[in-house]
Amino acid sequence: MICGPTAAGKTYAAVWFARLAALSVVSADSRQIYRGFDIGTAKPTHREQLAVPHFGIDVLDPTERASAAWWAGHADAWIDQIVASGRTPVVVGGTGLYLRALFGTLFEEPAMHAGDRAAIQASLADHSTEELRRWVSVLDPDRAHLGRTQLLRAIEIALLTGHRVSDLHREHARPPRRRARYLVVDPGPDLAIQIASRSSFMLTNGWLDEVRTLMREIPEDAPAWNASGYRTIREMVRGNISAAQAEERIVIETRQYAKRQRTWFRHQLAGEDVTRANPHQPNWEEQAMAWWNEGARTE
RNA sequence: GGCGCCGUGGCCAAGUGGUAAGGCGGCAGACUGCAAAUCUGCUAUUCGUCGGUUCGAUUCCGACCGGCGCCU
Repeated sequence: MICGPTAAGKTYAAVWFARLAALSVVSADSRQIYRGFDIGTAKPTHREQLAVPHFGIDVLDPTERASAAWWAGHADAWIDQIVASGRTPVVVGGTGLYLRALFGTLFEEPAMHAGDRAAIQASLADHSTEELRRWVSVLDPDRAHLGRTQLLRAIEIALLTGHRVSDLHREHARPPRRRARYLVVDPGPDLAIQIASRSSFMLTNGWLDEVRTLMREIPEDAPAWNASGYRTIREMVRGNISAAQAEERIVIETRQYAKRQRTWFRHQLAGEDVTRANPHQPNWEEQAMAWWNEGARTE
């Protein structure tokens, strides 16, 4: 498992390891799953995908909604497939929740009628987050401090199953599907510089054209649009903001996202088998090799 | 040179004679089926500088410095 914040060079790291063994990459990235959203999501290039087989990229239509459990189910199958082909699976990515769904304890969701779910979500859509929070503080107080997404989930579960999500988490936790050793790749303070240059590169290498095309083909409210930068580019294409404003905005969005990833990997991975390495440090190769060799002994 | 307007934290910006709203950014955190999402906390002992009036000034007065505009 290789993870780290955006623009940290995870793909680079994966390709680096590929020279050590025949491996295949499973992308744990909630945005690279969408077809057509290529440049802004920094999908591995064709060259990279030829060098190392990739799974989990371009597997969903932009209008389809993914979920951590959905992804974990597929990832589980991809890993079986990779192992059967005699290669070593390396999960690479930045979507913390997906990693948890695969390597951690996602709970066993009770059966819920899809129509009922949709009806509840629709009826909840107009209520303010504050209001939802008040409801959850009664229905499931342990979850009331979380964000809107989590509040909606808590209400949905409570209404449809009569249980608190927090209880289900405890009582219906299912064992992890897989075990992993983590290599957290993080260039430290240099990350901000990398984010700036990566944003600039994307903007001058077809991102705008990609968005123009997507705007013609993909509904405005499709889940795939929910990727940092894309809405901003859309505003730029519409002429609401200047190119300079867009670029500044994108750099900030990306930095903020990378910061959230760092927080996640710092705290949510606590207790796991984690090695941290900086690809810019001179001892990067030693650290990487040590991580790799340790795996060879234990697996 | 004269007249007018303005000068509040990294940026934008409210404000009042009684002791500094808000937004952005930044930092820290949360996170179990929308996660590149969603949400929480913290972030100016101080209002261009120096004086004056006042019990008390960021708020009133004066000078100076800086910016903008107009006039000559």
